[in-house]
Amino acid sequence: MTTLDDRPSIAVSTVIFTLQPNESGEPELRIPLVRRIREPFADLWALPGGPLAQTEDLADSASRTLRETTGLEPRYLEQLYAFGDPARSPGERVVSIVYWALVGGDEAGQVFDSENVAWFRADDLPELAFDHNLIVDYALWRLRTKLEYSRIAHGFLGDTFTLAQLREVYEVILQRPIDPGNFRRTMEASGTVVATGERLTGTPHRPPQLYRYNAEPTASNEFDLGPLSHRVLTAKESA
Amino acid sequence: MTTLDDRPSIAVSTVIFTLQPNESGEPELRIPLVRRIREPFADLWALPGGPLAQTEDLADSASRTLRETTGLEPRYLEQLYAFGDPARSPGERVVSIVYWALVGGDEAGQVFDSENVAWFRADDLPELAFDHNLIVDYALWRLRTKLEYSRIAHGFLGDTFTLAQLREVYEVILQRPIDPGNFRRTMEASGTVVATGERLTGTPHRPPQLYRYNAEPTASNEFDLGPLSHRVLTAKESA
DNA sequence: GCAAAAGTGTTATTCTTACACCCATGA
DNA sequence: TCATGGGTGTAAGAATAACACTTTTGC
Repeated sequence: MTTLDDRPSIAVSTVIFTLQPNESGEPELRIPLVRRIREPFADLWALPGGPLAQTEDLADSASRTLRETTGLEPRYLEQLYAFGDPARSPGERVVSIVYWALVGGDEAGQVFDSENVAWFRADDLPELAFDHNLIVDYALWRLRTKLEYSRIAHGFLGDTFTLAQLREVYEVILQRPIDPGNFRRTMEASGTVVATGERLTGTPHRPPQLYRYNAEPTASNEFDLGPLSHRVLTAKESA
Repeated sequence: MTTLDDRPSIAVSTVIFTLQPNESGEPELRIPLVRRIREPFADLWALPGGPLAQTEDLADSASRTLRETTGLEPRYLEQLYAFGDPARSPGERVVSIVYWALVGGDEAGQVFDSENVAWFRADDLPELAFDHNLIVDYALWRLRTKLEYSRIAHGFLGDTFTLAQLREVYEVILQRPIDPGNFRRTMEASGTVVATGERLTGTPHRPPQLYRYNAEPTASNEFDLGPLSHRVLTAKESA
C-alpha cells in the first residue's frame, strides 16, 4: 500500500533560551516546553514545534513556533541540527530540524506558564519525549561554546544594558566568575558594544554607563555562519 | 487532491573533499560532482545525493552516496546544514540535509572520472544545480574554519604520514604558508599525532619520522560536536 | 661536499590573567 | 563617611610568531 507514510515527514522544533530570575532574584537559564497531548509520548514534556508547512521556510517555521509558544520574537535564531535516527519516533519516521533561539529576559519575564506550556531550568530537565533530552544537551553545549567566541549574549537582554548585566549573562551561562575589569576591556576592544552616553540611574551606587549592541560587523566578527550569515536572524532584523 | 507532493520530501547530499595532485604535482582541493540527467537543472552538475530512504539514518545515507559516487569510505563525515528554502527546487518542495566528508588522497587518486561523475577544483566551480554553489561555499568555509581549531586534517591522508605532509594539507586548504618548526611543536604538544617509530625512506634528503593520528581524545579535543560527538564518523570507526 | 628537508633552540611580541586601586553615588 | 559596584592601571605568565641554527640523508 502506498500512503503518505512511505516517505519520512519533517518537523521543526526550537530550543528557546531565556534568562529569568529565580526566587532569590538570580537569573537562571530556562527553556519552555510543551506537554504532549497525544501518542507517542503522551503527557511527557517536549520541545515546541510541529510539522513543516509545504510553503514555509525552515527558519520561519521555527520563528512561528516560538511566537505561538511564548508570544515573543526571537532576538537570535540559528539552526542547530537535523535529527533523523529512524528509531527516534516510534511508529512513523520523522526527521526533526531543530533551531535554537534567544529571547530577551525583559519580555520573557512577562510570560507565565499555561496548562500546556511550562518553563524549566535548562540544566534540570525531566525525562522528555523522543530524543529531546539529547537535543537540549546539544543546544546547551552549542550555546556555551558559541558564547565564548561569538557575540550573541546581548540576545538575552534588552536594547540597552550595562556591562555588568552583560557580564552576568556570561557568568550564568558559563557558570564561572569573570573578572569585571578584563571583561570591560575585552568587550570595548572587540567593538561588540558601544556606549549610548546615557547612564542607568536609581542604582544604590555609582551609576553605570548604558551600552547598545553594535550590529556593524567588525574584524573579529565573521565567526558566525560564514556564507550563511544572512540566514541568521539578529535582534536588529527582528525589530 | 491529496498526493505525496503535499508534504516536503527529504534529500541527503554530500560535499566530498579530497586532495589530488594537479599537473605540477601540487595537491589541490577537489570535490566530485554528478551530472543531472533529468529536470530540473538537467545537464548541470550537482552534489551527489538522493532521496532519504524510509529506514535509513541520515549519516548512513550520506555515507552510501559517497560510496556509490567514489567507491571510497569517508575518513571524516559530519552534518553540514539543512537547506529548506521553499523556492530552492522548482516544482516540488525538497529539504536537503547536507553532509561534508573527507576522503584520503591516496585512495582518491585512483578514482577517475566517468561520464556522469567529475572532480572539480573546489574554488573554481561552474554554475551548479539548485543552491549547490552556496552549499559548497558554506562547506568550504566550514572546512577551513574547523581545520584551524579541530583535528581533522589527517582525514585527507593515509594511516601514516609525515609532519610535512600534514602541514601541506593545512597550507593548501588555508592557502598560506605555515612555519615548519612551530607546526611540529604545536602538533606534538596537542597530542593529535604520535610517532610510529618508523621513517619514510627513499626521500632525496633526511628521512622523516612517520606519524599516526591519535584517536584518544585529549584535553584540547572536545571542540567537536559536544554531546553529538559519537555521531561523527572518524577514520578509526570506519576502518 | 653540497643541497635540501628534518628537526631544535631562542627570542620578541602579543594575549591572557590576576589583582591592586581609585571613583562616584545613595543611604 | 561608608559601603559598594563602576571603572582604570599594571605586571606576571602563557601562547604565538619569527627566524637562526644544527642534523641527516641522496646525489
